[in-house]
Amino acid sequence: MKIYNTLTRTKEEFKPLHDGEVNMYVCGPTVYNYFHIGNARPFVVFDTMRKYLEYRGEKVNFVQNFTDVDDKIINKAREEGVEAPEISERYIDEYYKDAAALNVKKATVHPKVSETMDDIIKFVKDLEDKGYAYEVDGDVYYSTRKFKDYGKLSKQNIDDLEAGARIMIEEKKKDPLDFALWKARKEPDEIAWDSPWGMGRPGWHIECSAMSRKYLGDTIDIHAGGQDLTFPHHENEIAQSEAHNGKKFANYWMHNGYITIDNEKMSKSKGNFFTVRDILQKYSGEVIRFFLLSGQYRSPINFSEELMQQAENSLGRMENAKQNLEFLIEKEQGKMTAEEEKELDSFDAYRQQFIKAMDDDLNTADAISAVFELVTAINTAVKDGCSKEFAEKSLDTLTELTSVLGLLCQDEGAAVADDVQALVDERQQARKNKDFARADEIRDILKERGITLKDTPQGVQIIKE
RNA sequence: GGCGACAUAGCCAAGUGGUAAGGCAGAGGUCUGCAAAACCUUUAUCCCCAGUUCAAAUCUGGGUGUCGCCUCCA
Repeated sequence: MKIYNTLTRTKEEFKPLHDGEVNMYVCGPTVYNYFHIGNARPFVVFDTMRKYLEYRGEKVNFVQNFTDVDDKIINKAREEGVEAPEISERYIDEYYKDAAALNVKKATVHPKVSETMDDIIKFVKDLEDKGYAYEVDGDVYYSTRKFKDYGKLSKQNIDDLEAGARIMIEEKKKDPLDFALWKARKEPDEIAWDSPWGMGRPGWHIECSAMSRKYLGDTIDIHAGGQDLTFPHHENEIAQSEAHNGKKFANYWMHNGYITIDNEKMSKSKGNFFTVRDILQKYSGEVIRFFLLSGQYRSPINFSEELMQQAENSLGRMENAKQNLEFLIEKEQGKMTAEEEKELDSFDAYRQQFIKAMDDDLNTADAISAVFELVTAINTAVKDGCSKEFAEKSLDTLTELTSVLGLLCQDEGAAVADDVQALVDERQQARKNKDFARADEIRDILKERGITLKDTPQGVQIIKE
């Protein structure tokens, strides 16, 4: 598989450090609110990366942190008059709910800053001892200029950065580009931990360096996140970790593009964001997921009502195919004919097309088109009925691919209610008697309850929304 | 000022040298009591200019436009 590596700005053949095992770290959310569709993109994209690697037989150690110590959390807690941990715990719970709706699997480990404090403090202390950090009044800063490779990820050099820097004068820092590793407590009510520099809390960048190292070691295979984290967050992580560990931090850096609104970046600071929680009022998590995977992950994608509608309709085509197969499995009998076996073999071409697309830097847009071609092939093959076995095998092939994308995973399941079945039976009788007015009336009644009836050669197909 | 991304049909979106995938929407048709779903048919010369080449959406140069990072942000 090839991965576009931000470090080299090229697609590179992906080779994990250890055969058959991939260590992957993805920057997680700061938990002070529901996450928005822009936050959702890396969750979904890198979850898909993980699923694909697992599909290829890799064991994936997937770490995604929760930043549960942060100014925004402290501010929100003050607003609500509660303790900071109450806020972070609440939104961690909410994260899991929305992530589940999006079919995002839980990480191997979801470390929290508050639970990694000893490691973080040790990390900062080590950097200070090595001469990469200095303390001023209980704050600890990283000496950016001490790290000779600073800028290698974002391809910036320190002097250019400084020349264009719109920085606030922070007199404590020796250099404007130095950044905080540890922040002294400012207000007595602020959440804080004891440290060699007094009561305080960690800076943002150090968390990821410490948590990544704790769970995945000095050098990891893939470090991922949104494009806006490239600088300064990831650049600073490299500076911290490589100075500290004396080894390369991550071999591959993956960055997803933004979600835009009217072609402008969606962000919490601009206020032009939509939370996943809100979007779920109108669209299913799978529709949102489909939308997020409908373009290559590095390209920006625009979010709009129209595009969500398109995503819903598109995914509907896949869902119909699945439902039709399930219906055929229920109604049809028997083993595959020789022709069907041949047909089934031909589906492998779509599987290969899918793999080829995913191998090319996770080209989910292209992979989805392979799935659609498979859908058309299946629909055509079963158009006039088929054996039960063929329907089963076809469904297996379809879900093999869609489950890698995290689509068509949610089963509505639930049995048909008795009263619904009674109406369906009544309608069938009405149709026999050519009482089409009553038949259509019943179909409308059920439609209002979210139940669609399709009359097929195999009988009535009952579909719930 | 430094660094970077993008520009393909009404909409979304693949495609890095050999003559434009896929989806949505639209139109026509088949099937159906009518629907639904499905199937078939149908809709583009790829922002502009110049160049390289037998051959370019794909490479080079120059424009134009849009967006992003350099400040918390996925």
